[in-house]
Amino acid sequence: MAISPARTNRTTDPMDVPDVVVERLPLYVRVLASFEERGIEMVSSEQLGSQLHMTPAQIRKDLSYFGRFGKQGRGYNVKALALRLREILGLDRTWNACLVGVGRLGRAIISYPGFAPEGFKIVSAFDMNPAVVGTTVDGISVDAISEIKPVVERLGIAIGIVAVPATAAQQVIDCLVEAGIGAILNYAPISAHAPGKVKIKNIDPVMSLQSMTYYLKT
Amino acid sequence: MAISPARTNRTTDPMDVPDVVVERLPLYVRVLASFEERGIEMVSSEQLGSQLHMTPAQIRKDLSYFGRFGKQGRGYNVKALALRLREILGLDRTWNACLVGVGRLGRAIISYPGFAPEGFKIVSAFDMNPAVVGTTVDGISVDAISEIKPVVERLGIAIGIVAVPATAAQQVIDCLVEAGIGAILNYAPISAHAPGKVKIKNIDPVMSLQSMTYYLKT
DNA sequence: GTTTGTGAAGGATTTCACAGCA
DNA sequence: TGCTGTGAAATCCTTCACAAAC
Repeated sequence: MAISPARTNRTTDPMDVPDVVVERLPLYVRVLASFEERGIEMVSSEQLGSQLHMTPAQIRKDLSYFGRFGKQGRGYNVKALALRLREILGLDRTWNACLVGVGRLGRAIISYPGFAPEGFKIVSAFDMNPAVVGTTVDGISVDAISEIKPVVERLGIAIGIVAVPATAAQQVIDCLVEAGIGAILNYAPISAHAPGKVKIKNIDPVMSLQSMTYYLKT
Repeated sequence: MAISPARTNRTTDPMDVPDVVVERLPLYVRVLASFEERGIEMVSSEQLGSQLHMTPAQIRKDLSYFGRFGKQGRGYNVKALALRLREILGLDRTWNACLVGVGRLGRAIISYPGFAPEGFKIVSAFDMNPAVVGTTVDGISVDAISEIKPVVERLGIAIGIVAVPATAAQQVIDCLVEAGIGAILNYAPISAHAPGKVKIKNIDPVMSLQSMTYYLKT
């Protein structure tokens, strides 16, 4: 009876957290950061929910997959919760990424200033076009596609960003998977699929528009 | 007994179609287009499903919200189904859009060649910076934010694309809603909310990366 | 034989509602 | 009192499985 009746700490379990929950965590991290900036120390699920347009119950349930971070009657400590969620998401470190496809879009992605402050560093770029290979874009040298595997291994790159034309995208994705990449951010207008354990997210503004027009028809 | 026992044609009903279903329709449109290009006339839910990595049942169920488009034993007519889905989504016309925020990202969006072929035309741009107002970017003249409402009304703009810094985004979104915009594509790194019937989609590459890192921790 | 369209079953996610703690 | 954490209920979404149609 000396053993605590508390359930095992979920934080250490590899427990199956629904994907939808994981996808909401960055939202919480972001809103917590904004509370932190305003110097607020404690926050309730009610306050988080009104900020995010979600029910407080959902926030509490989501957090409960990872541990018990709140105090009854008081809420959550902003700084502590933000720190903990960052740890859980693996945001307490820097991640190396590579870009494939150095066209117009690819160049915009390399120059995008939003990645670095969040710990995502594009350290390498690849392209098929021999006229581009060997050049440097924003300090990143462009290599041939055939170099993907050795470079990914040498630089410890875990994330691939795909910005090639639709016709080349699946090939490039297969190539990245083969190289041992763990996550892919795909900007090509195909709903790409990555085999095995590799995570993939598609960013497709045209598809976003195409579903919204459904609700637009006067 | 003269009345057909068939249920009312859902196509004409304002029936409540789940959002998840609407979001998948553009996927179907796209894959049907690729079958069409290859000259294939009929296609089964099985074939569509293997192409899209979805179960055939889900595709059939999704389509059944809008009507009965298939023939037993044969499948779907590629051309006819594509046409019908485009109609349902409102893609059988052109949509005018405006861009708010003509910084680096905004310029990339204006120059992005993927919108026009799908019927989305950026016809107007706005910015807060007086140094940018009055200039022309890729043939689009940049107006002051205060001009949003009159311009949106005059040009019949239904879609707003937001590419301003996070701090200004919610203000801009409110302004677009006030101007009578029906759908918003938000590139600012906030999880924005639009009041009332206005649809909004957030495009946030950093958040996409931040949830994928959860699965990356070795 | 093949494949659709769809009720019913099953699974996943969200919300409810309240015991328990500060 | 105020708010969390969480089983149970409710809702939403996907898959099954089969009659009907070709």
